[in-house]
Amino acid sequence: MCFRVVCMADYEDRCQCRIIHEERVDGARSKALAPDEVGRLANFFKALADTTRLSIILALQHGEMCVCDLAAFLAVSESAVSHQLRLLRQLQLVTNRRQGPVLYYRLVDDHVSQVTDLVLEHIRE
Amino acid sequence: MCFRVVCMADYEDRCQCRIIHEERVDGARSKALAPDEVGRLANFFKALADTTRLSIILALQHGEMCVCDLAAFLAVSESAVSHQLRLLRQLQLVTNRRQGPVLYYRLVDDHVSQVTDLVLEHIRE
DNA sequence: ACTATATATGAACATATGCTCAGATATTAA
DNA sequence: TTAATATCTGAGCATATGTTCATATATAGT
Repeated sequence: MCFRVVCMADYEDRCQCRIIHEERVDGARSKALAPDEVGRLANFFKALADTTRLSIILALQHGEMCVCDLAAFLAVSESAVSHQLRLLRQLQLVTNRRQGPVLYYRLVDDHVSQVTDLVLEHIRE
Repeated sequence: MCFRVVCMADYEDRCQCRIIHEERVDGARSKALAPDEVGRLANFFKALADTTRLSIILALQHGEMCVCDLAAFLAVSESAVSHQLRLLRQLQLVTNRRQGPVLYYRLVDDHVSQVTDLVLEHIRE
């Protein structure tokens, strides 16, 4: 039932890995997303994988908030919030508007909320 | 415009944090999910936040696969795959069926796929 | 200009995470 | 029962990650 095959040279010539169902592996490869896309997908999930950042996202779903309000809400330092907001900004998930010295952060669009809602349904069932 | 308030005693009496918009902070608190739910949400996202685990999930969307096929597909060791599969099992995202010595892994349901599809749309737009 | 407020940022540090390696377990065949 | 296959698991290790602390920047008021 099982047999050994050497990996295709164009894959990884250092690995002599076992493959039981070559056709499944080939099928998975042919249907696989581009590595670049997998990376961007993972980065999106990384943004939500930390309770501080996730709580920021969830809080902003109810309206914009400034850094120190978020810090108070989350009970963490403003510096920590600021660092995480930068990450979320770089990922284009949040943006801000300045009013005097205060920066009000908000979600860029409702895509993230759609995702959190969907997962929340899954969690709760 | 700005004023200082001391945090509510029941929140964190050690922190004398600044709050600009007390009503927004209170609003966020009243609408906030239970910490337990936030944690479970974050754990779900953590599962997809690593390219190895994400690739496993994406591969299994096209049908069940065994450990060594996944390892060949991902070009990582079988041990690494096995460790990650355990995590995904604990999170109830994947399950397996044994056929002789071979364990075939599959997704428990299509919730994860709905999520990855949704995020993929977001990524691609 | 000087001060205070609001936020940002870099470095350091402690913890979390993912992989490797060695060895354990489970199943099958001889 | 012995050997081989397929997978699992714990410990160790290197890297990634999140927070803190000190400091820098930006804006507003005096």
